[in-house]
Amino acid sequence: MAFAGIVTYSFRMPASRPNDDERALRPQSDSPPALCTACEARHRGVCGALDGEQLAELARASHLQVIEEGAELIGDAERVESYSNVLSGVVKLTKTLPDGRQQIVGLQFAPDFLGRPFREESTIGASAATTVSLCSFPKSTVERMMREQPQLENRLLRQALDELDDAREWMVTLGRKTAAEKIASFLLMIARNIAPRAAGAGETASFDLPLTRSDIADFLGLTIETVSRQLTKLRIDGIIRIENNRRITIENVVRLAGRAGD
Amino acid sequence: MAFAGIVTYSFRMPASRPNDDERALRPQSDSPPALCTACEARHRGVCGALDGEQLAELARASHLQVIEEGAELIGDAERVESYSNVLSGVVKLTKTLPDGRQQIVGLQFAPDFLGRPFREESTIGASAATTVSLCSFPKSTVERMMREQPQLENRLLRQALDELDDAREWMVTLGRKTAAEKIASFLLMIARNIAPRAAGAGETASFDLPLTRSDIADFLGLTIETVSRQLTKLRIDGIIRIENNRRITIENVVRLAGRAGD
DNA sequence: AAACGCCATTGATTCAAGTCAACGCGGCGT
DNA sequence: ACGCCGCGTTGACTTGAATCAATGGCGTTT
Repeated sequence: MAFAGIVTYSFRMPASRPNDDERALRPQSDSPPALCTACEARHRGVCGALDGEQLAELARASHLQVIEEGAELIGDAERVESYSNVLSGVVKLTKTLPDGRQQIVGLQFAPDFLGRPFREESTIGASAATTVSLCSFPKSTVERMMREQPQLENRLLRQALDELDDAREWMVTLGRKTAAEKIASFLLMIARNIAPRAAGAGETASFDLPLTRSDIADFLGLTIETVSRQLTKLRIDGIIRIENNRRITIENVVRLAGRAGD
Repeated sequence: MAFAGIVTYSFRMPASRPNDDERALRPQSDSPPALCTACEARHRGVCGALDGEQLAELARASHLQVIEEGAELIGDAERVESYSNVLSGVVKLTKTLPDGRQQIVGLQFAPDFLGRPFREESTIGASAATTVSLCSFPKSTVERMMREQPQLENRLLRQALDELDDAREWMVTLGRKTAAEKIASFLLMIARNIAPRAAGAGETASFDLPLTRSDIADFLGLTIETVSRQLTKLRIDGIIRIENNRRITIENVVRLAGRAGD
């Protein structure tokens, strides 16, 4: 695996002095480790399926990683030895044709679970769209817990079904929407994931795009030129404001939704 | 639900005389019901997760349905009261935009499981691409068994992950392949599902397309004219033979694969 | 501060696939 | 036998997005 740009903090690593994190992960009776209590994955993610003792055990085997923008997490057709929870940032899942054409087939936000159970090597690549922090576990530990705790498998099933719904939603976008509709749909999807409050109710929403123009093109099956042109069109029509390349403000969520084709 | 064109054989239905099927489903000790023993779903499908007693119980609650080509199984945003195994035929999963544009987001072959656990109403439509036979169960029975038998949830997870892999594979096709590559990929996928032997090893493979030109277009994000033209091109190039509208012979599987873009 | 690289935008032109239209073929009802 | 209808094919033309090419910020290096 290309570990370029990946900083790893192992909680099992012998530290010069026991730091706060280290202590936070030690199991006390069967209450959850302090670090996990504050973790999104503990509540909305797969760790919610575990009891205090299991959580402590998993936490002991886990380590945090901070991955910088652009770094590859999993190569295509690579043997994968660990699973992770996304704690922050955005991970892009990609597929590449032999001649280099690329398609982003999914985006993962906190607290999504990253990994493909029941398959030795992955059929997709994963890389950090933004700086990403992960809580990673050895494959074997997670797989043993899946057998011991059916609730965990239930969570994974729920996430897999949600991802399947998402993937099928994007199949419609890829297959049947125009470039303009694709861009509108994309902005709405990002807004809903990054700034859910604003995107749901409010008229305006402001956020940083987690993807470059090139990534957006690879996600929507377009070229960067078309992405750029459609964004300027939305800007000229007063639907979005482009603060700078990355920062976008949706001036009118309802009008944007009207251009998404559904 | 639109039951037009759906013939239902209930195994709980009081028959004028106990027929073979009826007797086959009665539980004897804990050996599997005779009907299930011969069923593909018993071996490769989700029923493989159940023991003899559970299988007998599920079989008692099940009923067979034969659905004719074109009939709708599940409407979009419809409340779904049952799950099914596909025993034969092909089910198409569709999504439709408000203005009528349609995208087929998946195809299900025997012995796939049909249904979306953990969600009250479906977000996709399902209809019979060919004549389809289903083994259907009440939602509640399956959901209880999922709780009692984690193996069942494991099977569903595996199928969901496989479907997710398929969906992502098609996202690449929809987003990044040319019309010619889309058609080649489609023919290969169908061949692998319908005539796996021939498609894998042999040089030629022969099968009936389970979809109309219009369905193929909706699956690949193309128009029927483009589908027709690309098929003609493959025929002129001697890669396929079009026996009649439905029946296709792949003259050279390797050459076809060479045109699929991957 | 000049030079470079990277990312994004904008304009001019091309082309793959869509649209519109005509026609062919086979099954079905009258 | 006839006309009709649904499905598929083929041809002529149009168009939306890709391609090719030039230019503009902006941060980093020298």
